[in-house]
Amino acid sequence: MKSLLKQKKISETPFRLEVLEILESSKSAVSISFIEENLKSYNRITLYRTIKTFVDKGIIHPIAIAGSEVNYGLCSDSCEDEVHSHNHVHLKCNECKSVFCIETTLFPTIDLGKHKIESLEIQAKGICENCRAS
Amino acid sequence: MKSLLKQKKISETPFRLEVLEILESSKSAVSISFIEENLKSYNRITLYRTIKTFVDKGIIHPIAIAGSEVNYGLCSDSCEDEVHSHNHVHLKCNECKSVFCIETTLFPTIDLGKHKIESLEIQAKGICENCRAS
DNA sequence: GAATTAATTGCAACAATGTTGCAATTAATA
DNA sequence: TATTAATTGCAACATTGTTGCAATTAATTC
Repeated sequence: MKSLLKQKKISETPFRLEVLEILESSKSAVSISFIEENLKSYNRITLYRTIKTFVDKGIIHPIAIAGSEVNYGLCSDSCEDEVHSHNHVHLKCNECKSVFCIETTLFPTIDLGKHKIESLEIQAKGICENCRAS
Repeated sequence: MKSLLKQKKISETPFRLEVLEILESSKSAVSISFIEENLKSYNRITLYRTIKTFVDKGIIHPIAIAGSEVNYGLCSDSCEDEVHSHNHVHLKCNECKSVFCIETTLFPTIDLGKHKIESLEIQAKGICENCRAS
């Protein structure tokens, strides 16, 4: 079983593995500043380049929500290089502020008349499972 | 009939009126850089403050789409101060790169299990009516 | 309509975020 | 293990967004 980085045909470096580790161990999507805070030794420039490479290779995808930093979540298998497929919902919790990628089986279709739709992304705001329980 | 700015209880200044004019004359949502380019005399600092005021007062709402600048669109009547209601779709045209707010009558509901949803926003990418026609 | 009050503007200075060229280093390949 | 190709990190810069404060302008009161 090849490692994710080798699968994606990019060099396996300690820095990239550490970033990946942070992404994998977080249940929610994470911001660049979160990654910075959790890196042992961090270099801003290398981090920006790492994020860019990961996005380009389909390892992570950016989630933009107005008023929040951009967050990055690991892509599911359906994402290929540079073509991110997003048949899931992004939920931002109004309480803990975390952003989650949630798979849904039933993805709605909408009609925009004469406009042609090529992809859809749903952004929800609300209270996440965790925060509701506590 | 009170002007929009007076309705929203903020001072009517030439600068604000000019920004409003740009927003109203554009069919799509616009970015800060677009506004800058179209202002006769522009001051970055004042523009940032104007945008912030307009968002806070429910005159415009920000639209964040990953990989694009944030765009601002005029709010419909359903937006109140600081509480933007978004039962419309944001469409980014892959060709002309414009971002449109489109009202839809049929707004879908989705089920996120144990997560509680408080608001939904749909972001579509595709080809807008104009670009399809030409 | 002039005087007062309150809000807005713009400068200077700064803070945060993101980018590029290039030499040194490290990983992959032969 | 030697070679090649990719990655890293420094220095320097570019862009984007923010804050305090004095001057100006708009709204309000008389």
